[in-house]
Amino acid sequence: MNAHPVDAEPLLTPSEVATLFRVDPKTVTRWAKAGKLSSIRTLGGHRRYRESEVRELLNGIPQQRPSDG
Amino acid sequence: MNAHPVDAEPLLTPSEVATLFRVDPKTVTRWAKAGKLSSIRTLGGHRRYRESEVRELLNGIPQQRPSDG
DNA sequence: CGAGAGTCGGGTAATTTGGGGC
DNA sequence: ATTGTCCAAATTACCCGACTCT
Repeated sequence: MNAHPVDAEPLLTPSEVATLFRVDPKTVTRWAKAGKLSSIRTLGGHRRYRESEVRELLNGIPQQRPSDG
Repeated sequence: MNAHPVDAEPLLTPSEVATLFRVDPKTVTRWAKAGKLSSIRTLGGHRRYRESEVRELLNGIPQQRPSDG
């Protein structure tokens, strides 16, 4: 039962981010610890990552245009 | 389980690509530097290659090969 | 509460990086 | 011009036990 129209940003789990980068979930944790990636923590201490943040990192630059010189 | 619909592209490690081409990982890195192969970098600086990209190169270019000569 | 999967944290081996020389 | 190999440093992957999440 979760239906609250609040500004909830799409979050990803360490495993999800790890799959996107083809690395281990542990490595993603290292990035968060290194401050290379923004991390949101659950009340239990687990980390969660912003999908938009990861997307930008994957592409290097989010604003990529096809007709860009 | 997590239910996060994220479309992740199959990525390969330098070692995997090197094995497919029967060359050294170092050589694969040279190809990436030469722009002959697209590369995605992890936050740590390591490179990841697209499986589809490598497959195309291995097959010559086409993505599918219904018949082999 | 009970059960399964995922994540955390620490430590060590393997892999990858970048440059130089043949 | 391209590939394989050497050196040192950095990053990543795997192992174990305990906790958290659904």
